[in-house]
Amino acid sequence: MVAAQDTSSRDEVRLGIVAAASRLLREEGSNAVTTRAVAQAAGVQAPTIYRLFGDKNGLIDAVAEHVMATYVAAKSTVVHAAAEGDPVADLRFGWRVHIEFGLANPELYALLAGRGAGGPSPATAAGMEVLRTRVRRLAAAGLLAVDEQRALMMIHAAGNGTVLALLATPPQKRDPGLGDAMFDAVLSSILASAPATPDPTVNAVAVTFATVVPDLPGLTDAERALMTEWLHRSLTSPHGNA
Amino acid sequence: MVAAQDTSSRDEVRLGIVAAASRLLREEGSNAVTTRAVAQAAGVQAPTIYRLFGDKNGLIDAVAEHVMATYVAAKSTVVHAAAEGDPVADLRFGWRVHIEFGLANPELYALLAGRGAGGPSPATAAGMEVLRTRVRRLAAAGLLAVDEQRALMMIHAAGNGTVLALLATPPQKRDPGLGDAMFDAVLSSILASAPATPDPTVNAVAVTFATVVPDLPGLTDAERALMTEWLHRSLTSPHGNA
DNA sequence: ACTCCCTGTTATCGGTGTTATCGCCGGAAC
DNA sequence: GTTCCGGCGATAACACCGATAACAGGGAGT
Repeated sequence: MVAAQDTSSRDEVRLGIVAAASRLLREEGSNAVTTRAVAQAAGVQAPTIYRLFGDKNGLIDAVAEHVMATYVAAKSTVVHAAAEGDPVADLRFGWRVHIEFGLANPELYALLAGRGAGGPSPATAAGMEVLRTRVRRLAAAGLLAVDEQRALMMIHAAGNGTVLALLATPPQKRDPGLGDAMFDAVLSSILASAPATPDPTVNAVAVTFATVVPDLPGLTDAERALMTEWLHRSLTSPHGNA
Repeated sequence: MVAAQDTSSRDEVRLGIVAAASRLLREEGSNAVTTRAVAQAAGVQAPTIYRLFGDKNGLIDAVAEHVMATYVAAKSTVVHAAAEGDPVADLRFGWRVHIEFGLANPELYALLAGRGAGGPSPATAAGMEVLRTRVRRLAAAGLLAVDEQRALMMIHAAGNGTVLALLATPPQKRDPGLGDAMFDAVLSSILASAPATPDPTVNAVAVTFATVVPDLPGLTDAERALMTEWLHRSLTSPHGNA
């Protein structure tokens, strides 16, 4: 057993491997993350990875934990004041951080979400755990209208699906309000007191009208296109209520 | 060029390969679906797969289309009466079929959902298309309170996330009501309480829309004014009736 | 000094997606 | 009828990949 330089050297090379792997994953895609490429990028031999992480799964688990930890650290230092707000605001904050993280690390998120079997990754389990505590606070405050477990699963499913849907869309065509819309949808079905959904008649009329714009007579194609664009912008505007 | 037996033989061996691959995928897991294993199971040589499908991605695309087609065929023959119900019931029916399909084909679903890049598979695109038509019917009936595109994405994200959340849970611990709860959550955020326009003709919708143009958010006054002017012109155009 | 245990290094195994190459056969064209 | 050619079956091969065995060296602990 080494005494003084042990942890230093071990953790140093370990962190180097994780950093190299995460950089490779972010810049070259998930297909480029191979044991040989990571070993070469980190300046170590291939079997070292197996000595330190046991498995390639262990490697990507370590990468996920590292990237996620640095991300939430950067986020929490900026806005750590939100730690002791009301439970609903905390939940919304966590939701937004989750979606931002997914959009900021597409390959890693796809890698974690695409795990068919073998259980969730440690990083995913950790995320679920912090979500569980937030939902528990909601339940303790008497704000939940449904089972705590169901609320947890609904938020998780909605968040995961939202990130995947956004990632599957080209960045220019993404709906910036989709995340908040999904959160409001789940929240209003979860919470006991409905947060006063705005009067939807104006939006409903606009949406219905959008479907008949192509059939409007007496307009040029350019006018119809412009009208459709304006309608879309108005309906997806963050102030989408009166 | 072969004339008579061409399509017969080609499609026969093609279907055999697809059937073998789908059986292998369902019974042995996605890791067992390898070109050599599929070729041996189908009684053909490995390069035949590349001659018929071009790529392994092409193979799994064909498998997805085949499995999905047989599934929806089996479902639609049993309950094809639901084809011409009200739009909301149709949407709910499609939602349930989607979730049932995902739970009935876990490996295939994980394979399709786990695609990070390269765009969605043809089968996924087809599913999105049928969902789009259903959402469009909702919008045309004046039942949507949000943008049609946003409604589409919300339903898609919620459905995908729900299936993935259920698949990640051991079958004994799954919440049987999660699917319906998620659907109700999204639906109540999507739907307008009552049809916005009782008369679905183009002119009626346009007239109703003209009354709410001043309340549209996210637009400039000039855009609102131009829209009002175009509406007036369209409604007074000689072709203004259908 | 001796013995471990860890590390670095090389070589290797089994497997995967993919492609090249070589006969071969059967319809097409003259 | 003969020749040609395009696709097909089959084998082998290529370039990787994850994972591991085997062995040399060197510092730590006794």
